[in-house]
Amino acid sequence: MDSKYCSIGLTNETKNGFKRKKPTASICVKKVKLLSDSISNCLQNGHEVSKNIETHVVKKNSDDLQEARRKLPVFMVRGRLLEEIRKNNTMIIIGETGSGKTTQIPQMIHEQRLEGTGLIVVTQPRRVAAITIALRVAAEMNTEVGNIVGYSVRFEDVTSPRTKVKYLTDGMLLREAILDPLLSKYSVIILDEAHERTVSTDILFGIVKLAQKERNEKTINPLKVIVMSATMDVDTFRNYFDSCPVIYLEGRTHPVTIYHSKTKQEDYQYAAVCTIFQLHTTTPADDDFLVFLTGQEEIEAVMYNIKQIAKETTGPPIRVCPLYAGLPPAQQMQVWKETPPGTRKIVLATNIAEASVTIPRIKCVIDTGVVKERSWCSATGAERLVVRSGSQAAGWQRAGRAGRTAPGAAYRLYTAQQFNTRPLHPTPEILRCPLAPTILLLIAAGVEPSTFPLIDSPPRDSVTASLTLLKELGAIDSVENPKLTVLGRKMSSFPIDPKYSKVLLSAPEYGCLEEALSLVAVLSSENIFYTPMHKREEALKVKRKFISPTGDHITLLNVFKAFCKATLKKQWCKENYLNHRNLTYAYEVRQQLLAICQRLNLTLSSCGSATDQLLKCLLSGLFSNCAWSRSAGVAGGGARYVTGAGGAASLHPAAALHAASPPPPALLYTELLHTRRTYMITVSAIQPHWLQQVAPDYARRCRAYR
DNA sequence: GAGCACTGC
Repeated sequence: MDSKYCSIGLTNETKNGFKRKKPTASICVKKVKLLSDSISNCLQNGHEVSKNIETHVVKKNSDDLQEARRKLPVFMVRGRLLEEIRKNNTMIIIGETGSGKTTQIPQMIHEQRLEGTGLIVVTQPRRVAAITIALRVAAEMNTEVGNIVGYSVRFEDVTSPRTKVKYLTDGMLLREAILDPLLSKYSVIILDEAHERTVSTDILFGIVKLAQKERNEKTINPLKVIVMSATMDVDTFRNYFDSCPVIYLEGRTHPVTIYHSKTKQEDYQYAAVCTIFQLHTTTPADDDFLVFLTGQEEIEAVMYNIKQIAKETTGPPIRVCPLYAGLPPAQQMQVWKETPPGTRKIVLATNIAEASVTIPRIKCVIDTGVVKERSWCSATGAERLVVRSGSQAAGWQRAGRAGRTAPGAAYRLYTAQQFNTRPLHPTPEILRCPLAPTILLLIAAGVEPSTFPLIDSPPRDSVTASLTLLKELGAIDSVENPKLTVLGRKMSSFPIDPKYSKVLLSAPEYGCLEEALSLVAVLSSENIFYTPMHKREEALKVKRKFISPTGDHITLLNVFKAFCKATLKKQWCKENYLNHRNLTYAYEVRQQLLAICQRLNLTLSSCGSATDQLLKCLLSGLFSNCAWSRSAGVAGGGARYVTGAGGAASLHPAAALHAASPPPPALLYTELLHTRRTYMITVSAIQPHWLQQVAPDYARRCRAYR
């Protein structure tokens, strides 16, 4: 280990925090019961459950909790750790799973009152984590959540004037930074799970760095910054934070033995099925398997294969559980149900099982080594979904899922040599996503985008494309030296894509704010339709009653309106093949957006059945998402279109207008997705001359393509 | 006539 790093904790070979040493050696991953059983359940089941167990947790006898605390590795090095925190204003703490860093370090700081008159905040990339960790810490401190310990996530702020330790999502702290870029309420900011490199944490790194500097210069209360992470690219982080000290904490996990494929696998799905059955016949029936695959379709295919082969194979009975984010909650729950003794559980999961949820009792991980990744092309505005090789970090993370409860094994369906040539870390999200929302946020927080310190800077073209869009939306006054306009300031107060906040701010002009709020809420949420493979025909038949001849946007509005009117919503959703969770979420988003509109004194109005008004209003934000027909006379799905950026695109077969004949001359789409072809998703027909009326500047720029 | 990995405000 490099001598410039100090180390705290027990000594052994995993001290330096990297588990990438020997490809076939066992790695040290282990589980400390950070959370009581009820809380772990709620981690898995999501937020709804966490509310229900709150009382139970707070009342739990705190003796057990104190006992568990004292056993955590971080507790044993408490004195030295506090000394380092006292001495340094910025530091990096590398703590492996089970070190107790997230729950204990904020408490230790508070016990010593190192935060002074300010607050200690801890960011998390996921809301469920922010909530459950706050509950846990409140229980350990023998207080109710919302008192000394609180949390703040979207739609829910459980804090009070007495709160000194606050857990929140990184996105939430970022929104706070717009109103107060110096984050002056806080004296200690802990950025946890930094290795995940979400756009929000990457931006927060820069925000806290600038805040720290400015607070120093103005001699207002100093800011301590602690960056916490599991294994990560320490040198990159350390360079970024001006060579600050790095401290390593021991983790406590069970060893996981890694096996690599001896030869390259041509077909990882096939290899996965083979490996499953090889292990099935050679391992005890009570050992559960976790298989990492890329998506729903693949999971369904492998599940089918397993069931077919299982019929002709001897061996213990098998229960196969699919797990991906789009699966209805009730089916997701199957994963946590215990199987009868002598039955093997095989979980087929996407990346959701890599960090977001934890499945207990997994003994064997089968890692196909591939991930499905979304990326964005600034030139065409299209997003791409590609299956590609994962990083080494992802490989270790996946393997670690086998060592949560007991020693385990991980089978990699790629060679050790293939593993070693993979990138150490995944591409940070900020290099893969549209930048307009982030750039608007930065400008609103008073930051100069061109000099803002980022660990990884996106390509210049990408930044320029986003600045150009913001200029055309009217959010900033120039691309070269961007300053927020009055409209831009208003746009930045909405927690949504600036294209959509422009739609809401234009809505009073078109007399359709009621409808715009509903539509934007739905567009800002996940898919509201639930189409199970085996009942597709029926689902499509039921959908027909909502379909509008103008296209998908008004169809979505019709569904949302009907949902609001329905009395037994859950039942109604089931009957209509709709996703209750996502519709409820959209409903909550609408409430939040409405409150912001009221604060901005926007006139609430309805366009009734004059849906043209709503579509024109939508065009005021989505003008760059137009496409024009290039195939007069060709019927329906065969129609070819060309987008504003000049690329060819087709209507997605799931679009309401897919079969329209003749094909509409002009379209407005929500998303451009490149898979086998470039498809427009969520599409409505518009009048070609609307663009000239609604967004004349853009229309001029784009005329060449028409 | 195809299919959407995962978070978050």
